Formats: sequence, C-alpha cells, structure tokens
Amino acid sequence: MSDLEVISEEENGSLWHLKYPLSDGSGHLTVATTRPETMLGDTAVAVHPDDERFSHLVGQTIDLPLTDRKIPIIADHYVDPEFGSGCVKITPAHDFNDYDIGKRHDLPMINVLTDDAHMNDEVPEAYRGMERFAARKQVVADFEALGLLDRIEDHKLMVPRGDRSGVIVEPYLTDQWYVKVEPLAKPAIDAVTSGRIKFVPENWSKTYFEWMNNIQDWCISRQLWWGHRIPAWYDDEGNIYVGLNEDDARQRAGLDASVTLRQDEDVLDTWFSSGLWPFSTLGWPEQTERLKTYYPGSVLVTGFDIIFFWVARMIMFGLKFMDDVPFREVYIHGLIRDAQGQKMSKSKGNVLDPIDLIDGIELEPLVEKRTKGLMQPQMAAKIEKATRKEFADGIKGYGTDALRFTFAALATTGRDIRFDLGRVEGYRNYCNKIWNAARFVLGNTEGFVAPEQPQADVIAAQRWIKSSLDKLIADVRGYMESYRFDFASQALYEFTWNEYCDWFIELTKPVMNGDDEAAKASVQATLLEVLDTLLRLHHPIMPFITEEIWQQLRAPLRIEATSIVGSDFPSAAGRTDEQAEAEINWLKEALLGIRRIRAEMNISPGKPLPLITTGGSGQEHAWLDAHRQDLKFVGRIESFEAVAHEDDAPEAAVALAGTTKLLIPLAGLIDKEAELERLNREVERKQTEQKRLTGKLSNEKFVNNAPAAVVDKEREKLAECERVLAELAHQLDRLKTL
RNA sequence: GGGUGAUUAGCUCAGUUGGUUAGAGCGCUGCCUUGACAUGGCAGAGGUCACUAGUUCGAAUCUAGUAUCGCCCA
Repeated sequence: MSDLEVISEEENGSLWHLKYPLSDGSGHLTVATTRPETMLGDTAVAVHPDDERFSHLVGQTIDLPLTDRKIPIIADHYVDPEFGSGCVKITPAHDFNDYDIGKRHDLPMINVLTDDAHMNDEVPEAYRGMERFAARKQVVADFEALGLLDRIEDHKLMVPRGDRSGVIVEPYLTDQWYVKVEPLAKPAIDAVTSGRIKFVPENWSKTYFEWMNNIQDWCISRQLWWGHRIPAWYDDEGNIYVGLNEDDARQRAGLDASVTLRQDEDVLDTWFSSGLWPFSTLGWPEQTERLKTYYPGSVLVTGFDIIFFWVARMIMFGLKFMDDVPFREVYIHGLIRDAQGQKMSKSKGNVLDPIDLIDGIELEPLVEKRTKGLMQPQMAAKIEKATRKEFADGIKGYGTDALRFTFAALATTGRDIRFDLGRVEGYRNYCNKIWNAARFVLGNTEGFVAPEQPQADVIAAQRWIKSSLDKLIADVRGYMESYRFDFASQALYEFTWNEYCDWFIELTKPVMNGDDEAAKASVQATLLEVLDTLLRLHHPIMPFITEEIWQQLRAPLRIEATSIVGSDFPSAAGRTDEQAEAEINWLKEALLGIRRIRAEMNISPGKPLPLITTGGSGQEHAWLDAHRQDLKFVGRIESFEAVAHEDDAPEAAVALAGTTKLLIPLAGLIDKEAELERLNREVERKQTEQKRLTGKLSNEKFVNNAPAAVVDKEREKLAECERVLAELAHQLDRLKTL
C-alpha cells in the first residue's frame, strides 16, 4: 500500500508496560508498547545514549520473554528519555522508526506476520497461525502469568487504517519495486518554477513544491489482480531481468530460451500507469501523428487532492519520456463536500450522485443506493438514519443545466465547496426564467425573418441593451480566460435576469403592443439578436436548454450553423453607447421612483396614476417626452402634466429622476402623514450620507493626499447628495404648510 | 511538529491592484392570480467584515499578534 492510501487518526488504545529481564539476572527493564504481539519480533531494546540510568547496561543483553532469543541493549538518539520508562523495544520489521534504528545498528529484521496479519513461523510454536489481535491477548496473558506484566494504561495513539477498507494496517517488510524519484522530481520542479507550467490559482504551486521538495522514493508494486504487470522477471536463482517484455528482457541479458523466467506477480501502482496517460493515450511509445499533434495538452482540470497522486506524476513522466511538459496550465478547483462540510465518501454514505440531482430520486431508492455494498456494513444503520433526516422527501430533479450552472457558480478560488441544494434550486429557477423569456421572444416574433440589411434602432432601449451586452461579452470572456467561472456565471445571471428580462423585455412591450409595424420589426430583431448572443454565451455552461431554444432562432435570424455548438462564441461589437445608457438609467430612476411611492403608500401596482413633472434639464424634458409610452405601460401612468413651479401643483408625493421632480398628487390616494413619514425617512438616509461625505472632504489630509480623481468623485457625490436633500427639504416644507 | 488555508447577512458564499452606501443566492417581511414567467413580479428588513494593535488621508482588503475551526504531510 502507498503511504498516501493510509489514513492515520487518533484513537483510544492501551499502552502495555512489559518487563524484559536482563540476561545476567540482575533485574529487568520495562518497555511500553501499543502492540504487544510485535515483541515476538523484537531484536533490541534501545535507550538514549545520555541517559545515565541505563548507560551501564548498553552492550548487555535481554532474555526476550516467550522466546529463546537474547537481544542487545543499544543506545540511540531516537529514544525520548522522558517518555515512558526511557526504554524502547525495537521491532525493525514492523515499525518505521524501528526500521531506521535497525539499519543504523545492523539489527536482524524479523518479520513475524503473514500477509493477512496472522503470526508466521518465525514466532514460537504456541503463537503460530494466530490472528494478530488473538496473539496480542495471548502474549499479554502469558506475560501476566510470568509476572512480567508491569501495568496497562489507557492511551491515545495514531492508528493507521486503509482508506478503502478501514482495516488497521501493519507495517510489514517485503521486497517491492521502487521508483527513485529525485532525478524525476528536479526537472518537474523546474517546470513550475520557470513558468512552463502554471497553477491556477497560483498558490497551489506551493503545495506542489512542498511535496516535491520532500519527496520519498515511490513504491510502485501493488498486490492486485488488475493493472500493468511489473516488467521484471526472475530466474530460478532469483536473478532479476527487466525489459519492455520477456523477449526484450532476455535479449538485454543475453539469455536463451533454456532459462525459465517467472514474471513478478505484482502490478504497477495505478498512479504509475495514470502518469503515462497524457502520451500513452496518444499511441506512445509509437511516434504517432496524434502524439505529435496533441502533445503537450493545454490545460489539466482537477481537484487539489490529486496534485500529488496524478498531476506531479504526469509532469515527471512527461518530462522524462516526452522531454516536454504534458500541459501548460493546471486549473485546480475545490472539493465538493456535503452540507455538513464532510468530504463525500462511499463509506460515509454521504455521496450525492449527480444523476440523482439531475433526474431526482425518491427516498427509498436513495437509502438503498447509499447502504448497498458497503465496505463497512455496520455503518448502514447510521447512514440510513442520516439520509432519512436530510432527504426526507428524496431529491427533486433539477436538470443537467441547473446542476452545471451551480458548479460553475460555486467554482470560487476556495478549497472547499459546501454543496447546497438551495443553490441548485435557484439555478433551476433561472433555467425556467430563460425558458419563459424565450417564450416571450418567440411568441412575439412569429413569422419574423431578419431583413438582409440591418435595421436602425427605433428606441433607446435597443441601443442601451446592445451597449450593455458588449460589456457583458467582454466581462464573460475575461472571466472564462482567467478561469473565474463563478464570476462568468454571475455576470450572465445578473444580465439576463436583471437587465434583459426585467428591463429590456418590459421596455419592448409598449412597442410590441403598438401598431407601428416598422418599429416592431426593428425591436423584434433586437429581441432575437440579444437572445441569440445570450444563448451562445451560456452554452458552455448550459448546453441543453440553450441548444433547444437556439434551434428556434435559426429560421428567424437566418443562421446557417446547424447547432449552437458550431456557432461562434460572441465577441463584443463596438456598440458602446453612453448616451443611451444615460437615457435608460434616467428612465429606470423615474420608474423606480414611481414604484417606490406606490409600494410605500400602499397604492395597488395596477392602479393608474396621474403624473405631474417640474424642473429638469432640457435633455430630461426630451427624455420624458420620448418615454411617455414606457411610463404609461411600465409605470401605469395615466396622464401627464408639466408645471413651471412646484407651487402650481397640488399636494403630492415626490420622486426624483435626475433633476426632474416627479409628483404623484395625493388627492384621494395618498395619506399626507404617510408621505411626510416617507420623506423624513429619505431625508434621514441622505443626511447620513452627507455627514459621511462632508467629514471626509473636510479632512485636509484626505484632500491633499488622495488622488484628485477620488477627491473629485467624492465632491460630486456630495454635491448630488446636497441637491437631493434640498429638494426633499423643500418638498417637506411645502407639504407641511399646505 | 512542518506546511497551508479559513473566520463577511439567519444559512451557503463572492468581494481581483486598499477609495462601493460591503454584494449574490436561499431564507425572512409586506403588497400583487398585470397579457413570458407564482420555479414569478414589485417594494423592503437584515452585517461593529472573529478579536487586538499597527501602517495609511483612507483598511473587509496590507503588517504583527490573539482566538477558534479546517486540510495536507510527518
């Protein structure tokens, strides 16, 4: 087993203190162990060289109980004189530290276990064939019978278990094949330091370096029945022959057919074979066309837990066998964890199968799926209980697009992604939103076919949405290129829902419900074009719904490509239009102001209202004129009146759009007290802002040190804030005096 | 012990090089069966950015320390 497949965790155990008699009969030493049965393989007792309690004993021997062996007392710095009795039993064949000590002191290494953890023939007859834990009991009992059991203490210790089986793993000496890693690691480190390979996010290179710089030789023998068989052969004398295959091995060694060879039973570590993947899949070791064309690749996408296992090995092997890196970038994403933050694992039974999130699953099949075929069947009851609690109604089906969009949105630079069904549901709703927006567009463009010559825009909203769309395209492209799929998906969501659906579609309705056919045609073209662009932008993340809708755009937009897959990813088209943006922003401000009065005054959203306007720049007057239909349709305004002075207007609730005052008369609709209250709330809000800004600007240090642009921006904000405040104050006075 | 992260709204998380009124989704409150959408619309509430000290005109963002939690490797 690889070290990487062993998980050590602290568990409760015991520490047995055993008395080892000195051979000269002058007394005994006490050693402590967490695995008493291993004493049968002890080949020394070690003490610290500076420990005066024992220095006179170094060089003497112990009569190892239960065996007829004498073992030496040695001195080694590894021993911690403070821990336990200061004497340590040494079992080189079954402990990593003891192995090192054994090598330093040239101790025999006695393997006392079989490969299925029973006692082997190296131990006294009484223990042979016993399972390790049975042997432990027996050894302890025998020590007690001999009066050599000093005491037993409760003890917390790190227990190594196989990450698949959960079984306690025993260190055990065998002959296995190792890869000498250092010569491979050096160039692999250089590839990243020199920038030939880049990690995204960059700080994962730290993890890579940390491991590569402390790398150990790599055991590649695995005792499994599947995999690449190790290419090593043995003759009857145990000589080793290595080659690409048996013939090659014979040829290299000059052996003829008379010598019988036996191939090693073991197979290569799966990560060894996987490390060859970037080129072995392209035909290597043959120099194929595909290999020449496709090696090296551009980007590897994987989780950070795979950096050691696979990424590092692919880089080492690529450099060794292909003399070039296997890929230029490594995009590392976080690990999906369950709602409690636990790593998903079959044995914990907290795995969410993507298919179940896509298609949905009832509770019973889910429970069965999670509790079937467990390595540790005793977990079943616990898993079942947790599953019934968390998914009492099973899992709803959310669809592939929603799930994919969720993963894109969750792909932040963090290392953990706590999976939240609520997010998937939210993005399922988003899919629904897109579908319904498409229904609106298609329903309003029946029979439309795009003209040969592009038509001029008839309303500002068209120029505004195209201008905003260009920005979106540039943003999304940037985010995709920098692997910020979370930003990309957020930008798409925001634009589609809050700009295209909430505003653009709404602002097309006055035209679509009117009878100006030429204007309609122009707006229809924009509705379709923007939808087409949005679908193509979404397509890498949401392949299905985008294709489905897009197919219906082919005819009206006269698109030649037969699938959205074959269409181009959108490019910005120089449609930036700041005037249109200013105009639509003003319109939004006006509509929002009116809505707010409605909401805060408890006026029903559908009730038509009269609007009186006053003030405002010439530009705003023009805008007001141009957007009467919009104000009527979207704002439910039934009549317009402009007055020169506010005093000419009756009592009214007020909203501001730019410098224009929008007045909704109170008569019969609005409670004067409520309006006063509302105005006061707004004044308060503005006053806080004003206070903050004046504070900042009266600070000489700020004005002198901050960049002029920042200071100017703050000044502008303050001016605007004070203007609004003055308007509000005026309105307030007027209401009070009326 | 070595390395490496995290701590922001009730929950799950963004916040790119210090200058935003600190954002999103879900949840919450009120109103709305309006003609794409109730898997919806409109309006709103909610945060001392873990703590302390510092750097700076200015800190969620930079520095040092403290606390708590995590992961990797021993």
